[in-house]
Amino acid sequence: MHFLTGTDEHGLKIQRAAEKKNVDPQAFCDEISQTFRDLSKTLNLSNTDFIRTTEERHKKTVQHLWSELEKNDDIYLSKYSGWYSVSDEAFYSDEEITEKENIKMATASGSPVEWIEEESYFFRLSKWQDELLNYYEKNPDFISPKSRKNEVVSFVKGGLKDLSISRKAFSWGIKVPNSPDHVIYVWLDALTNYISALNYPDTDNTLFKKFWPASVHLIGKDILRFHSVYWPAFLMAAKIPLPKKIYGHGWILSGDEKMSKSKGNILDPLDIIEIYGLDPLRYYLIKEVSFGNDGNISQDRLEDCINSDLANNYGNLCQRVTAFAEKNCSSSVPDNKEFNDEDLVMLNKFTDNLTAIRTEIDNQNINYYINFIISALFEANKYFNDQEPWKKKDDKNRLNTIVYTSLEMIRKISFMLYPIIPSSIEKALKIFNLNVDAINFESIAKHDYLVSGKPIKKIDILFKKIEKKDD
RNA sequence: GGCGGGGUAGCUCAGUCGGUUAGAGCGCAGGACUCAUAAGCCUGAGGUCAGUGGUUCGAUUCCACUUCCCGCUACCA
Repeated sequence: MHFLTGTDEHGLKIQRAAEKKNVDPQAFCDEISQTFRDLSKTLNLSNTDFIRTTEERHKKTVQHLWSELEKNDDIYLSKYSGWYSVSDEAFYSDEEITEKENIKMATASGSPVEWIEEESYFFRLSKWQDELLNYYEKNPDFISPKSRKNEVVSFVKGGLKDLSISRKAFSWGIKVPNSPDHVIYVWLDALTNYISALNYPDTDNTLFKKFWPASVHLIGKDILRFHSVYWPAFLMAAKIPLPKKIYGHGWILSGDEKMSKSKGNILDPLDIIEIYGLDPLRYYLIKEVSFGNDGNISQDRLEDCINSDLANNYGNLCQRVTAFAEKNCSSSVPDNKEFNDEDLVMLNKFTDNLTAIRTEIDNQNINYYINFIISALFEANKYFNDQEPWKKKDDKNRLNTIVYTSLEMIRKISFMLYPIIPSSIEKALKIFNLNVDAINFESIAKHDYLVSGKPIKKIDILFKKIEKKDD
């Protein structure tokens, strides 16, 4: 797996912001980019690389890509005039402009625009219209989720104009090869990060060979068009294979009300993490947000999630089984010799669904994944309840099997939860004296992963319950 | 204005290629138990599946219209 993220550091917006603070743009970007790299640590992301568009490796790739497009006659020099919004990084036509109190602004975004008239290179986007439509049709999952595909298709069907891909009005960006007074357009620059991180144009290197075409570009829905229209067109023009899928995810909203600390509907992830911890937040987002749609976050629902799912269902299951094993199985993994049908129903749930789980996760159906885990948790708790091992003290074999089965359930569930709540699972695995390196997906199909006789450790409470305020 | 998505239990959402009593989680009420973070388990209350009309033996599911929300897009100007 190669999980790439990074920062786009291009453009007039940044140049001006840096000037305003009276710092060098590069220094300014260093600082901003660092906050994102810090954030990726704070959120415990597992990205394998972090690319910045100001890095040399990136610049070289972008300039090479430009040359390829030029070589294939997809770039021509012309002149552009129009209203430009710095903050939107977009041009607008006369019709898209409103004037208010002598200030001209884009009707759609309300951001101020300025008249720009300059020489510009253009990309022959119009030329790729049919091929794009054709590609969408042949690859129905290319634009996901499906609900967003139509709007892209209808946009392309509406007709594509050639795209201005260079600017002369500012200097903070990657220079056009052999035309250093031009700076390369932001989206041609930024999107290229996907292949610059894989060392394109060196297509024979291991990274590129192994990870291109990428299996998915996971992006916010607001930049879907750039990823599903412009980027594929650039790639087609440069004769580079297209990524397999563009997935536009939704946004996290804070209920109907605006964020306000006094109202208690805080939205800043850092605040939430400080109050509740990182893993509960990660869990909440995965569970409560219907992936692909916008989702709401509320403190109340987050607290419910922590208490019900994490503390009561998962945390308490770990506690009750390990505490029982400590008292009745001399703190070690008991023998598992005699599974009966009830035990096997539990354990086979994972075996039987391994393929389905993989398929769904490959389709970004995260909600299926989490729902599977939750139902397994319910069943595991019910199983332990119904089997009443505390009444089986005169039937040691049966008691042992119940405990073994329950431990295996905890183990399987924990393995599956690892991508969602990694640091909590790291703690949970101490029950079995395992570390996260032991986690492998295939083993959730096994029934005898835990070795009889190995020690079982009772662990600290994984998730403390939140005392809810009455209202 | 056009295109697309959506309006299902108090809340967040599944689902129905048309078919007997519409599902889950949370929340709420009651019960039995006690290994456990007063957790877990069982039972229950709660829905005219946005509205109207149509097709059909039968529609929440198909069609039309209406209404509300969201996204994209266009225009009036």
